[in-house]
Amino acid sequence: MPQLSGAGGDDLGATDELISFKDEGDQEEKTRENAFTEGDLADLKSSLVNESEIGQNPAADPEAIRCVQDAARLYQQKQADRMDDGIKIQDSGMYRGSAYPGYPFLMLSESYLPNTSVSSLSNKVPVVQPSHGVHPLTPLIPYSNEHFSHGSHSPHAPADISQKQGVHRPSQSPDMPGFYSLPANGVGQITPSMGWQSQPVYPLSPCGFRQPYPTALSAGATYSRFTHPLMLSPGMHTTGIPHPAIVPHSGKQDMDHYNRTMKQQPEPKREKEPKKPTIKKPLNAFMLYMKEMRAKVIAECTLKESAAINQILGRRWHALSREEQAKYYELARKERQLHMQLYPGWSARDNYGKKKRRTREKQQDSSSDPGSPKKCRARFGLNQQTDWCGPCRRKKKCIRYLQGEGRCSSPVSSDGSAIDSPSSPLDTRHCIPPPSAFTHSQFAGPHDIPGPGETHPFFVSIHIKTTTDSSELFTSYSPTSQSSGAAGTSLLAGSATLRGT
DNA sequence: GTCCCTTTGAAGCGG
DNA sequence: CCGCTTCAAAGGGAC
Repeated sequence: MPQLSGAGGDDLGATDELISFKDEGDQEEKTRENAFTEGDLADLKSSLVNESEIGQNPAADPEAIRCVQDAARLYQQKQADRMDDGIKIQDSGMYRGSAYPGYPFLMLSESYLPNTSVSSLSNKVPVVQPSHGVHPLTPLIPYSNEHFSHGSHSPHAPADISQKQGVHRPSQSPDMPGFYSLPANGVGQITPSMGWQSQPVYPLSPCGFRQPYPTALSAGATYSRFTHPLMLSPGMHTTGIPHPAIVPHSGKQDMDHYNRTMKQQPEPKREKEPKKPTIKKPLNAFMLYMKEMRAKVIAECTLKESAAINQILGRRWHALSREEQAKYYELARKERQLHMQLYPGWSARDNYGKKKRRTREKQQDSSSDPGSPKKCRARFGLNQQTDWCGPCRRKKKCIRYLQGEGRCSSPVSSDGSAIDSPSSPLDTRHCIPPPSAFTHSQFAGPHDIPGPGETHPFFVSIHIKTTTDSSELFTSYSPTSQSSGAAGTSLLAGSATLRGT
């Protein structure tokens, strides 16, 4: 895994890695992959997109089309999941050729492309949390360690507001340009650069993208998340800048964790007892990306459900170039670094239990849950130590298996040989039984189709039946090499005979 | 009002 | 070290 350049020596960013399957040289595969995924736009967009809101011909708007296609994929996936296997859905026109063969990889908007107005780090990445009225160049600006950085003072003691506002502190961390404003000691002042306030952060989209984010802080602005309850009004720090990592106590959250770093601090005298804050986890790269792009996707796709939006964003995330992702990884690394400096005693464990996740309960309920790789390997009689079960390679649950039988049918052993492997890459014995209308969208997720360079130590054939006739398309991934237990991936076949009507 | 969904990445924990 | 869990954001939807 390549490490980000410039991150050397920064152990905080040691875990920042670019996704392997973003390797170069994949455009051809991507294009081929997309060749059979785009024709469904016309039929599905109406069910997913309020065209009136798009307000223009989507064919002339790559952004809108990409969004529609994203949404179409989601729609198809959900539809297919709901369909009974025996039901055949007519998909006339579903696979007609597209005028956008590059989707999604070749249909990146200017936002994703280099050398554009929003491609540079200074222009794009910083707009990660403007919706909360924080620095549009970085969410880190609101971070302030003033409450714990003054000599012998308790590290979280509130500071004198009057002494902090508007004070320019030229000292900056060499690692954090401008807006990070950390002194060399690493625990210095975070001084917001005020120049950003007038910067238009979110350019209007071609489809009438509304401007959901304020471009300047206003006196009456409210900040739902970035608040510092120890001082000032909710949402405001001693500097008057909202704090990104601290949120007021919601009442339902367990605040015991917070005492570890904040309890001993004298409460500022206020008429009303301030709610204890929650120090949030620093956002990771993807979260930063989502924060920036969510509004854009919402505007383009006219979707509102975050779950669907997040799916789109997840795919777009994987469609980003290595360089584009690197920007967010780098920003996330800085965010973690600053967060650690500001809250040295904080641990992610502090927030455990706040979200009452019922995952464990769910797992207990489904005692036969085959979702874990261990269980899935056991199911197929694989060696727990050496064998992979492809779909379970996913970090979390074996969602492929959970979604239905047959999707864990092509495991391979650690030596790269498929267990009960097909005789040829196009052998469909192990093809996942196609549902009635098995579409590419079902396997278009980041965990389904590997990008170039991503190693998939399992064989999987994707059988896409496009029509009732013999128009079928096979795409096969097969391990081609074996190194350190991970098989290489190559697109062995990708062809389609598509009905033109 | 609370929780779920859905995504990726980071971190913590247990074996 | 590996696998698993939880949380981070977001907001509509379900209950």
